[in-house]
Amino acid sequence: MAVDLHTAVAERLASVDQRYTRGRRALVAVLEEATRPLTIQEILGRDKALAQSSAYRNLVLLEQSQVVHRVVSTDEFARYELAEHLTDHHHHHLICTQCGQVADFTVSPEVEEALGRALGQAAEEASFTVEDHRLDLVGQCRRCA
Amino acid sequence: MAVDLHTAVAERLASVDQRYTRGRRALVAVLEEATRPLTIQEILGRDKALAQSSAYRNLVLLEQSQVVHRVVSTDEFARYELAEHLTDHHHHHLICTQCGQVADFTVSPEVEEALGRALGQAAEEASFTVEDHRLDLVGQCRRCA
DNA sequence: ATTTATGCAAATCGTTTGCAAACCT
DNA sequence: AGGTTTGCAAACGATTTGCATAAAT
Repeated sequence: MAVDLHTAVAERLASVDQRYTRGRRALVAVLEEATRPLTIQEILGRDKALAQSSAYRNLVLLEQSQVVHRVVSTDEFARYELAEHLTDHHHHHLICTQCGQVADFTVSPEVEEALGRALGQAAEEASFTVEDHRLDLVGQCRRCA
Repeated sequence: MAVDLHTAVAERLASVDQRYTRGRRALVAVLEEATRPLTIQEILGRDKALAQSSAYRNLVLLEQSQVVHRVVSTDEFARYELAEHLTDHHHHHLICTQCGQVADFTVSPEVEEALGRALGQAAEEASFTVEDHRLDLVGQCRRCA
């Protein structure tokens, strides 16, 4: 959590000449409450004032502005969460192949560091510019197992 | 490569009471030639005898039979590759956010091992049954950077 | 011979888009 | 006022499905 999430988001949007409108604020508020990445339908269900088309449009814009992060699961639904630099919570995902639900988990700083070194080297060898890494576990959640 | 890929696939399909038909053989042959995960359109383009609907149906079946593996990128296209137990080639993916293309890379056995331990522990804490892990780098490929 | 797979065309469904009205500055 | 955003409804497009025919065992 930044000192104030909405202030941080407003600043980021302003820096790319985008307004922080009511609808965008509402999306950020819903994601702030969530403890895991949410599908569009879940987001719409949590704030009935949100129009579907505007939600889609604004999530694209918020993703481009690096305010939110789109998480790809194994099902057909896109999921969104707040970008890590806004939550100070580096984490990974447990992705259930049965229900598609995504939960968060973390690994120790030592493993993260070793991983970062290994990935940096691999990327360099492939002339690949890394923006992010995905370390996800795919399997079955407690309820589906 | 197993001694013979097609024999291994046929055995696996037989074990789940599925036939190894011409169309399924053709899909496996296309993926055998590929050096990276292919989209359905790429697969269809490489063997003009493949019908789209049958390719979709058979890829679902081959995925359920663990013959192929579906790779999720950041774009809207599903990608497929042969399952690792058929190729003996454990690897990860470089996913380009610009063009969606997916390339393969590997990390050292030491890192893999450390990773495996850390992931196993995290999964246990969350009562999550791991089937697979995804360690992907997301960014820009050489051509798009 | 009977069950299963194929391929065409139509349907499905998450997502995107056109456009007129509402909003912001 | 001038440019943006919104929300409805229609369009889009990757994937799925119904059904009659062909293939496999």
